[in-house]
Amino acid sequence: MSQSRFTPETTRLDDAARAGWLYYVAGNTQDEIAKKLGVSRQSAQRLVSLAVSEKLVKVRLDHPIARCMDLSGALSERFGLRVIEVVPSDPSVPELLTGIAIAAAAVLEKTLKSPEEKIIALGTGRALRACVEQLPRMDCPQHRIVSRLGNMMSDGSATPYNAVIRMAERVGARHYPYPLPVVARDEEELRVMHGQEAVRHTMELCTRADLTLVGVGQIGLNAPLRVDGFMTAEEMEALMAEGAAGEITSWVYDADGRVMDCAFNRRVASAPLPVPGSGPVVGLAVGKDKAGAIRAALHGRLINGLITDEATAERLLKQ
Amino acid sequence: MSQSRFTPETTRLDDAARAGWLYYVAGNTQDEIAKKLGVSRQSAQRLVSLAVSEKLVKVRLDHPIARCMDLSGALSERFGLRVIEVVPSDPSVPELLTGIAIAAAAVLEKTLKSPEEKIIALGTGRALRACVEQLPRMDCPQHRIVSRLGNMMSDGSATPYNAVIRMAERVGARHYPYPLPVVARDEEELRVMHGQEAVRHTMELCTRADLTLVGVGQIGLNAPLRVDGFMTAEEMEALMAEGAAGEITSWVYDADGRVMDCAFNRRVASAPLPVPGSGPVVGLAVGKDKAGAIRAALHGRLINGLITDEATAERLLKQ
DNA sequence: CACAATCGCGAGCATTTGCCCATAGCCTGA
DNA sequence: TCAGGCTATGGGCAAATGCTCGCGATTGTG
Repeated sequence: MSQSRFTPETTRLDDAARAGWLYYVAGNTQDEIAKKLGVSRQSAQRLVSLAVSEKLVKVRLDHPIARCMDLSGALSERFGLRVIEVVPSDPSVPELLTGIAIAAAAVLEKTLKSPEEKIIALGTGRALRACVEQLPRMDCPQHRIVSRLGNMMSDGSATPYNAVIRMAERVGARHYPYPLPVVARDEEELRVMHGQEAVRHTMELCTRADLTLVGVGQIGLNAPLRVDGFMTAEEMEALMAEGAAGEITSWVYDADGRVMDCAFNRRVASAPLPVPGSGPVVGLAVGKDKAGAIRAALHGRLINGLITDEATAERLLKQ
Repeated sequence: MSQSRFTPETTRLDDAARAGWLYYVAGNTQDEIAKKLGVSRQSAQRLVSLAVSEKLVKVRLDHPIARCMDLSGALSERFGLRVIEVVPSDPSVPELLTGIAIAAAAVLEKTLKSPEEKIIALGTGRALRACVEQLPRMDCPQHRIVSRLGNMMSDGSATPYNAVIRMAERVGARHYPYPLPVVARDEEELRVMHGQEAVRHTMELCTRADLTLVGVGQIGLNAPLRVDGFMTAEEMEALMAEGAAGEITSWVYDADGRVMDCAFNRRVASAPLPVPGSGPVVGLAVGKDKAGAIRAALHGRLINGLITDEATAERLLKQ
């Protein structure tokens, strides 16, 4: 049964998949798996945990937990949402992304299963990245996946949260990265960038997206924009003073969900936020700090769909 | 949306789902779950295992295991299949249905996700039943699910392997059970049965199915037909002597996959086997005993798709 | 109202699992 | 060819898990 294949990597993941299968699907103990694959118990354990850490095993929970359904209903009614998912929270790890990542992957999967061509536009960020990791491998050459913003720092280095490339390679779709930094150095540079044919085309695709999935960033000293180095602490403080409430694909908006007219936004290179009326625009966010940003975005109808967790949903509804 | 609250069953499953989520998705230990849900460690353990046994947690393995892919390719080429899935085997539990059930559920799900109306025709049997249990809850009122055969014994009692009703309630589709026994008492009774308007309509739906999923039964003393009491040991032996090789929705066929002209078949009430050219007809079967039956069915093109496991696939290819 | 059957609960214990560590094989580069 | 480092392996152990048993509560029944 245990065959030695040639490329060590493939064989190893193959064995990991097999071990994971025997463990999770067939319900063997690791001892039994070890015997069946002809390795030691410890190796079997390593294979199983490799299968988990490589995300070969995907766990999905199939029960409408009443509390989550109630919260979904309330949010949907209050903000008129086209897509809404509320997943359980783990009170001790309030920022856990796995849950919303799985839910978001399910939303993506639904669109990907369509036989007709669909355009899917993505933002960036940890949540988006986690979501893409939850997608199964598929073969969907009919779709196009397009990034709404660049993933470069202004010095040309890449941020690690690039979702588009990873997603495209997982599902086998054509993809359109956004070949620009996140923010331009100044308005002049931005004009030049936006003049490029490729950029225009990518932006145009974004406006036609059948599904848009974006992270929602808060404003503050722990904000992604600040932590990932797109903004200095001083700029951030200035924005806070001007009443900034949140940020989507780097576009900073106020508590009413209006994109602000500020120095920073004038340098943002991302595609303009989509107008309501086209495909669903789904925000992906959990966390205490993000409630204000999410509420503002919903309020201003910058997003018309939301994937979040119980704790955040409760916070959104409270006032 | 939230159905009858405060029924202990709902609450209990709800808690089980939550516990399962905290365990499998959030990665808590059962001790932590116990604290968070305010129950004892043992209760938490029970909730988690309830979530598993009630099939609330679905595990999916997302890696193309090389050996399975090789076998799929070989089978597909040899028999010209429209659908083929080979899942790993557990050598010590060769008849384990979970694996093919998951794979078959994925095939069904793909069809169910279509926004256009689809007709799905099902057989019966343990494998079909296990498959349906693996389906997630969905809301697909656009589809129709139709049974290709009755699930009644001739005395009117029901067999427990009814897949259609269960599936329809899980996915919220219209369904058409087959309101007849599996076999009629005699040809005259059969004529009367088939004269009924409802039966005609159901059979007509079967011929238009976009996807047909059936179990493949072997012939022999352990055959489903025999074990489930549709045939006496003597009838079975007579069929074996006449060269019967297998059975699909109770239609008995020979080693070349030709439906036999025999006394038993003249009493079978099931919808006639679909002709090639319409939607895929997928057989679902594992087990040493079934290899002959599967090979004959593939050979005679009674089915043009197959979901099986490694061990069975190997046996099918070994001349 | 009393009794019996059933169910859920927690204690205790055997099994299983995860992880650290020492070791042995293997590759790299001089 | 050999030293040095790196990775995979299996032993051992502590933590986590699953299971059985006896108890008490709850429900159904005569």
